[in-house]
Amino acid sequence: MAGDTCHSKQKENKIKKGLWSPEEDEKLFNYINRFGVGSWTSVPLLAGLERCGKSCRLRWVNYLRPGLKRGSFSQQEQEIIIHLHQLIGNRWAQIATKLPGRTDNEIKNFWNSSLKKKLIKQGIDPNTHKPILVSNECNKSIIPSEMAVEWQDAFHMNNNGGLTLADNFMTSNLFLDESEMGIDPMVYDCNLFMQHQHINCEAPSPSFDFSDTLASRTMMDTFIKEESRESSSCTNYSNMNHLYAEICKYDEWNACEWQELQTVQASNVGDLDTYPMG
DNA sequence: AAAGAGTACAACCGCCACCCT
DNA sequence: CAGGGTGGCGGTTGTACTCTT
Repeated sequence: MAGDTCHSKQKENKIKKGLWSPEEDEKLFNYINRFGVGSWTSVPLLAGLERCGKSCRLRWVNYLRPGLKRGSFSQQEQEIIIHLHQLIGNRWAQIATKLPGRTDNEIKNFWNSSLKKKLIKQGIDPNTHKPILVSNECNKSIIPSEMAVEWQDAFHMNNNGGLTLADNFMTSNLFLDESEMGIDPMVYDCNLFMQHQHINCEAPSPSFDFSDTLASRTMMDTFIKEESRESSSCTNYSNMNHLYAEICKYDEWNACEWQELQTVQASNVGDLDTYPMG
């Protein structure tokens, strides 16, 4: 295969594999620092490394590159990852561009080893970001019925027709993880709202008082705007609309909200000229 | 103290898109 | 246009470390 010259050469030659030694790191770091990245395939030869170019690139990008953050993900970073994953799925490289200092590999690992489990623990399907439901028309997934009752009970309608989290659920198992981590479960994640929404199999009412969702939209607005700007020169507004449509479909927003969002967006985005209507 | 299980993270593999000849 | 080279990406595996029994 064309893209696998690195791997085929590995078999032929003595190309080292496995973990990088500090000496190798030093060689690569010094070389890139001095000469920069030209062609990755020539880097190992010029830097005196018995590695393939691909391996050098990966090591540089994921570990040696200046500006990388080390250490655990902050709560804010976790939220961003969850939100972006909900929007665009396993596009780790795209997600990484919104988290300065983090690599796609790091985010992917964190998702697979930690966030995924956390969501499952909360009763959320990490693939769809929807609740793991009791058998009903919405979804055929099964969860213990008592858990579903717990989720349903966790919310009640307020006087304005808005959705409010029941006080007694502040200490329930549902929120235990977040409480333990010092996160206010009331403002943490709109997934709880989505759970309620799906359990009842109904579209969200426009009167729902759910500021967290608005925050999500703002984030999504920014994200998609940047995405459209960066993606290609032929990007136009219809692409953006398409993205929004996908996301709305994904989140099961109703048509009213979609219209409202477009109106708000049209009035807020000042540089519409940069997004010529298709 | 030792062995096994679990976890986190580094690295590899295969595929794809793009570029160049 | 075809084919090879290259870089980038996501899925998966390997390995080191930590925790539990």
